[in-house]
Amino acid sequence: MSKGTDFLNKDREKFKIAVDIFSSKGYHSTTMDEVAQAMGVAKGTIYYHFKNKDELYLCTTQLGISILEIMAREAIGQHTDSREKIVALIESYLLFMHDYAGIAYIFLRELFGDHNRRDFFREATKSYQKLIQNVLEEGQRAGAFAGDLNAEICASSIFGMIFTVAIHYLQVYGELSMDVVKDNICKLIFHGLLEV
Amino acid sequence: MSKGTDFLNKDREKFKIAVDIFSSKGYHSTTMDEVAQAMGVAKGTIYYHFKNKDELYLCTTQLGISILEIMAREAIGQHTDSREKIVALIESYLLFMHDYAGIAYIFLRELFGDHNRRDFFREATKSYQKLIQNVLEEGQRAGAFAGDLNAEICASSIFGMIFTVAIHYLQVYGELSMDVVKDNICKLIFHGLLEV
Amino acid sequence: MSKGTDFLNKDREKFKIAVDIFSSKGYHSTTMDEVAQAMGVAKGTIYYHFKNKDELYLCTTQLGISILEIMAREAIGQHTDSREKIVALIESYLLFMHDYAGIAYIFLRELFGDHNRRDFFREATKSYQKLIQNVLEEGQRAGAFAGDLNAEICASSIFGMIFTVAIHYLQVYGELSMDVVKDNICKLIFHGLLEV
Amino acid sequence: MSKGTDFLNKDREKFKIAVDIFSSKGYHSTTMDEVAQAMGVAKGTIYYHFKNKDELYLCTTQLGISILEIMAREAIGQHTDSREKIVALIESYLLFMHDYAGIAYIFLRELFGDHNRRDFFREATKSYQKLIQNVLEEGQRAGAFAGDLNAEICASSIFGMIFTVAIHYLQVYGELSMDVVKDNICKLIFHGLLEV
DNA sequence: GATGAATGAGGATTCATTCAT
DNA sequence: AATGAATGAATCCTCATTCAT
Repeated sequence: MSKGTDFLNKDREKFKIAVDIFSSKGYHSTTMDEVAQAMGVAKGTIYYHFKNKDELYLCTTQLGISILEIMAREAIGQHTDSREKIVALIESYLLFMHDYAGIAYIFLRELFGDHNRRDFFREATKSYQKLIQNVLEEGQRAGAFAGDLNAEICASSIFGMIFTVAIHYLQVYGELSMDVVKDNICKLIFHGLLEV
Repeated sequence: MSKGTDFLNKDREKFKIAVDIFSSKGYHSTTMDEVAQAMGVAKGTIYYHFKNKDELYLCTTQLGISILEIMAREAIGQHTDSREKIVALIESYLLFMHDYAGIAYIFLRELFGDHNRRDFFREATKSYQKLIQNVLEEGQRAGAFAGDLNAEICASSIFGMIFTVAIHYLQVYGELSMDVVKDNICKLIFHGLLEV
Repeated sequence: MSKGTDFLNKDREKFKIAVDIFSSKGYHSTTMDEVAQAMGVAKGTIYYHFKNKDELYLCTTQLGISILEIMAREAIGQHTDSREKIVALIESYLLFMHDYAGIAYIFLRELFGDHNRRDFFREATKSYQKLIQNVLEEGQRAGAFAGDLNAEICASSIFGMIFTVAIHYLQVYGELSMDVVKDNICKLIFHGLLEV
Repeated sequence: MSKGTDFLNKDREKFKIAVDIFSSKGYHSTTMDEVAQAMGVAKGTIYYHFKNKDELYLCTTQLGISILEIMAREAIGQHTDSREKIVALIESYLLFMHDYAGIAYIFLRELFGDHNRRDFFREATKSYQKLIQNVLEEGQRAGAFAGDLNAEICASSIFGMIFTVAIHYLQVYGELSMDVVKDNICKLIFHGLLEV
């Protein structure tokens, strides 16, 4: 944990401020002056804690992502059944989107972003998709999920599906009616589109 | 169609160059000097055709998006069966991702981007999701798809699913093995995860 | 008479357009594009008639100034009495300000302007001040005007006085009520401030 | 008082440099690079203190104008007799022209300048003309000055007269022989042209 | 630890001018 | 005679970063 992460961890208010600004204005359009002013400190103070703008951005995002990771692991940990684990994962992702929409925006933006920071965010994504993938493979071995599905592709599909729906809802309706969204995603994921 | 769109339409080579640079370096890290040099024209020439950097970016993206729209509509138009339409849509999206990965990157990046251009891209997204949604509702009325599914949520899910998987593949394997991806997505979408 | 002056002389509409734009926006803030568009010709056409922007500006102003010169000489020519000549001069200046306010603005602006074109306008001014000065000296020799006044200083004073008042009126009241202004200026010039 | 005015006030040397450059080259032909170099600071430093070139220009001029205002008020304050006040005003204006010719040039140039800054300078002018006007009206009430003169027109006349003569002298003779100029202007203003 | 004035490299934009048609 | 697309030098302005206090 770097000096900067420490700074943000101790003062969660400043963390939220950083997330807010970066998520609403984007990395480049956010100036260090703005961040400093919003945090109520001098610009020099930020440079005392962070090597440069990039480190501030990365530390901020990293802290946000670690929250998502913890939420997801806790959700899975409370269940033994593969299907229930998937439901819990979906719930935790939606909850995260609800509580930390700013981080989620930053995260997705960078995932599809330019070369500069893509690798960093790709690694983070991989570990979540791997989390889903593990549950899927576990379920396939247990005979719960169709064995002929490619777990990697499905994990990626589910990941993209959830984030996209959640953001669609946030953008269109302003807020996330989680139950409706969750129910529909579960139905689609478990049973597919086709009428039986 | 603005003066700038005209310029890019007549010279598709320049359009591709703009897409390439913007998608690989991002809006802010791309300089007008670079674009001009890559296009083989003077900087002033770009400013003769586009009001500013933003207009160049938007015109470029708009042209790319219109290509996706045409591909999707053509794909749907060749089928009458709802299920086949969905397959065709998936195929056309994957094909687009393959041929115009740059545009796809820009598109997704901005969809989750900051306030400045989000509205513009949100509008574009809505029209595609609507395209999927229409097919879904048609299928539901015809009894092909489960009637209790919320078509809007499912359309958004499918949209996110396809793009995410496609980009995941492009990033992990460098290229898109479309058949494998398509088969798996179709299975997931039509039958769900559960073993019957 | 240069090629450009010819062009403006033949088409007085274009002359007025040039004066309007230059006077309201100033030399630097006026672009050749604007001039061309306002004149209803292509930019190249202007460069066909004028060597460059400076020549266009100078030709335009020169034409305007020659009008003032003609007006002043005609005014003086109609009188033999020195005092009446002064009145006629004042009238003609005010009339010019009224009819060609744009040119007047340009003229004064450049008179106090930067080095670039000052010499050109200073020469023009000198010739008018000289016109006044001649009338003053003539009047002094005839015993009409106080002999101990420095004619050069007085000529300059009268020149500045008239222009300033006229512009003051144009700016404050939107238009020039010439009679009131003329009467007061005449009184002041002929009798001074002091109550007799 | 803005941040920028403060900066110029504390360092009068830099103020003079700004005045010098702007007055000799004009607003548009003066580059920020030149100003920065002449002041011996980096370009960024100027932008740290002034929002943009326009603010630098306006702050510079404003400071200059406030000097003129102070000089004029002090001059008037030392006298009770209306006629002596007028003489003192003329003296103070000529002194200002002598010491701050650069500001005077800028001032007059903008007074007759384009739309952009005219309002700003017009306001400043109004207050000086008002100063003169007040003295004139006071004198008229006291019976010292002719009661049938329009004080507003006369104030404007006197204002324009002084500036024009002063500049005429500066331009023609390179320097201002104040006594000669003052004497002549006083004679003209108080007694008029006519031989009694 | 904290500050904020100063820096200067970097990049967007403007616009007078040219020239092939 | 007239055109207008193309040019690129010139300039304004931004902002991450430094450092003396």
